[in-house]
Amino acid sequence: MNLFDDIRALVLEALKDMQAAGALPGGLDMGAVAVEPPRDPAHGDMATNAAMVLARPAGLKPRDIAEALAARLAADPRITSAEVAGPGFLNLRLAPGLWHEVLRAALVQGAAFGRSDMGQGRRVNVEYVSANPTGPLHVGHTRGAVFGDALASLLAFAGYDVTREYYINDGGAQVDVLARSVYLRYLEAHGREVAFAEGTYPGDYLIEVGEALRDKVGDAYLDQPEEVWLGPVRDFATEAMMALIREDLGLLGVHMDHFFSEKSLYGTGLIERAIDALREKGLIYRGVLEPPKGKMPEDWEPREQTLFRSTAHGDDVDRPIMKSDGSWTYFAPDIAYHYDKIERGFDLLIDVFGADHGGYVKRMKAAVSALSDGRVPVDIKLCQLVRLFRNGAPFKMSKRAGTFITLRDVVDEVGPDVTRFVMLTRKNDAALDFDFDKVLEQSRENPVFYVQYANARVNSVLRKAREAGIAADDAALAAADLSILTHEAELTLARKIAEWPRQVEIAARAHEPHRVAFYLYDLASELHALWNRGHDEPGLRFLQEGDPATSAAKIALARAATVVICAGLAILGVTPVDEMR
RNA sequence: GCACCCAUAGCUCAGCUGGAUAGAGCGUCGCCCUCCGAAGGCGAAGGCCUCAGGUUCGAAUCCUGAUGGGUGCGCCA
Repeated sequence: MNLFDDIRALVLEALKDMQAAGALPGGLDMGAVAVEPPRDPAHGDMATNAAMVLARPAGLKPRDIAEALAARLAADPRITSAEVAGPGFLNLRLAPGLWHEVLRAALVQGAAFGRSDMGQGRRVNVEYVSANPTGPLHVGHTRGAVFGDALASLLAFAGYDVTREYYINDGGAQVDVLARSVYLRYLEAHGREVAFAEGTYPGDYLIEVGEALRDKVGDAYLDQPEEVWLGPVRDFATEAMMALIREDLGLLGVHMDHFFSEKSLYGTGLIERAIDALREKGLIYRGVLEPPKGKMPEDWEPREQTLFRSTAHGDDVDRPIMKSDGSWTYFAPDIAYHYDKIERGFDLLIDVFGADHGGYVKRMKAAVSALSDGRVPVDIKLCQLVRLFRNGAPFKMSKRAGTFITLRDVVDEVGPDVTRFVMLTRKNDAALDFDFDKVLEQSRENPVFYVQYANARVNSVLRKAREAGIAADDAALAAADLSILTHEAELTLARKIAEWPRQVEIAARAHEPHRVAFYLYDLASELHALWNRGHDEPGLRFLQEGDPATSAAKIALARAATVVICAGLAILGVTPVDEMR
């Protein structure tokens, strides 16, 4: 249940009554009428801006509308007070019973509490990671992986039909480089001396791939020209790299629904078909691009190319889709890939890119806009850099110095849960500082710990309750008489819990999973605050010795908080811990 | 030169897509553990939301411009 929606419906009903009674003109757009928690809790439980947004179209004074609305709302048993404030806000106080209903709903619905039908089952494709299959995933990929995965979960929770997808860049020159590098390792596995020239991948992770290749084909490729082995070695190596990447993702708990191969677009007419679709719209032409001003490439010379008129869809310059030698640029298969997504019937596309792909956003949006005639929105989320720290001191990654940090390094050291949570404690378009020591600290400044600790504390209460003979399963707690929860400190926590369904929608609408992480921290804060007050005021402790009825109600409140914490952590892909060690 | 992102307390960052007196953690200062829930708690100080205009009942939020920082800019993906 979403209490804010319920109250908004109540407000809209009252407004409609006012229209029927002639107190408000008809035909008003109610879309801007919002019901929100007031910034200052002293103002009440909820506030609506209805009078202010309707004043102008209705040709009335905000305060007059607010007064009339207040009078009607105050008549409802759910509203205990309705006061006009400031420029025309209407502050509402709700009957305590409503908060109790929210707690009960959380206990009854469990992990489903807060689910929304906002997405209406619309199909959304979330493409993320999509790292080149040339090596293990590093920290930058890790952030994209966590972000995309949490966003996908968030949208699913908000009622979308979500597909998680990975685009394998296995069609370009970089996989030839990979193949040659693996070939060198293959020679090495046969005891040959090799040198890794400029433009090959010297990473150790290819040693075993070379050995595996030797085990598979024996000496068949020794002293053979490239034409013989390049194709098969490329396939073999790409497959090995994708296996490695899947394994890396698995360490983080990331599982894709679909891997889409760039290579599958070549030689199948799919690229040509996508380009033809653009050509039919008059968006493909031969032309010469201007050199970028102020940063002239040294070897620049004017050259006629096949171009996509992306400027017709908001880009700054038209983009080449074909190289001067007649082969496709990387952009062409990407267009075809997105065309494929459109044809698969998705209502919304989301691409998660690294910050270094920022310059790619406009042309991709232009392509999708052109191919779908503007019908399919595409949101491209850029994840900014991750800066690594140890003991507060930054350190640079360097392949040569052996300080290159992979996803596996991070997960091995701090675990998947901490990795995921920390990566989501910053919005995607801000740089993220990741300190290996701080993320493991057990203190209030570490949100991971703080949230987990809240859950652990409640679990400890539940254990003690059971020892004391109190039925503490969710069903029993939901059946408890919650009306004794009237203390302001308790209602404050209940209010925070009631915000969950609303926060889900806000985060899902903005495509911003970090909001969930911040909300969970706030929620944990409220729980800890109540717990701490119990230190000085025994009446606020969850367990009331010799009073099972009161205990059950208070435990129900605490448990409802962790129901939400667990639901939120599930969206972030973090496993709740029941006990701190 | 152009495009995109960022700019909020001393520091690190939130800020519900335009709402009321802008919040949190850290740091600082002041109180609180013989014991009953302290891997802490309570409270205080701390702000020209980078700057200048504009939009309107109302702007940290939207628009324009400026300044400072980051990223990228045809035949790499």
